[in-house]
Amino acid sequence: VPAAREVLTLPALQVAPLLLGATLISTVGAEQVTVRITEVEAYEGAEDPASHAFHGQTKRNAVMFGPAGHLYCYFVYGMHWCANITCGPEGVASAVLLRAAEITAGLDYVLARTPVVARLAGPGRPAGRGRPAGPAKLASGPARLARCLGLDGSHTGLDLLDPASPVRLAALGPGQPSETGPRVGVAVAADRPWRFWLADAPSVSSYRAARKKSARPTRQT
DNA sequence: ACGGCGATGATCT
DNA sequence: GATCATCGCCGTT
Repeated sequence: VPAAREVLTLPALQVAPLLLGATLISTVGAEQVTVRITEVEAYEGAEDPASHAFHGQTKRNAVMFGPAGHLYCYFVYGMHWCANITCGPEGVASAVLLRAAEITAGLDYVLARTPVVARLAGPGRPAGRGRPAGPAKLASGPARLARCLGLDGSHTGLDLLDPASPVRLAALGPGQPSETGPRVGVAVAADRPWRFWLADAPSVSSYRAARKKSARPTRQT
C-alpha cells in the first residue's frame, strides 16, 4: 500500500494503526537506514490534553498545524529526540509518535555510528542486567528509534512523501494483527487506548505508566 | 523481571 | 520555575 497524502490527512487516531508495518527510509547519515514501524501513539490536538498542541499553536508545535505527512521532532528530558508524523488537514493539529521499529537495512551502519547503541545490542552482548537482548531492542522506544534514524530538530518539517526528502515514508503496512493500550508515560487521558503495536513484535517497547508526581517537599535547604 | 531515580535542557506559564 | 510523549543504571525480588 503506497503512502498517500489523503490517508495521512485523516485524524491521527485513524492513521496510527495504518502506520504499523510501514517502511521508513532515512538517508540523513552517510548510509541508508530502513525500518519497519512496530509501535506508535496517536496524539490529537485541541481535544487531547496529552498533545503538545492542546494549548494551541506555538513555535515548537507549529508543524503539527500544517499539512499531513511531515516530520515533527521534539527534544525531551534534556537529552532525547522523538519523531512524529503529522496528520490531519492543514489548520488541525494532529500527529502520530513513532515509538518503535525493527531495522531492516543499515544495521551495521547504525551499530558503527552510535557506540552507545552498539553497547546495547551489539554482537556478543548477552541479555540481562540492564542490557536489552539483541538488535530487536535497538529501536525500541521513541528516543532510540529517532537515534537509529539519525533524526533531530533540524529534520522537523521534512515532507515524508517527497521523493527527494532524506526521510521518506515508503509504504504503509498491509494491516497486520495489532493491539492497543494506554499511551506510555502519559498521566492525563490515561483512559484512551491510543497506543498501537504489532502483536508479537519483539521490538515493541515495554509499558511504563507516568511517573507519579512526587508530593512537593515542604522545605529544602 | 521489575521499580526507583538522576541526568539535563528546551519550552511554556 | 515546573514540567516533561525517556533512557540507562542500579538495587531489590
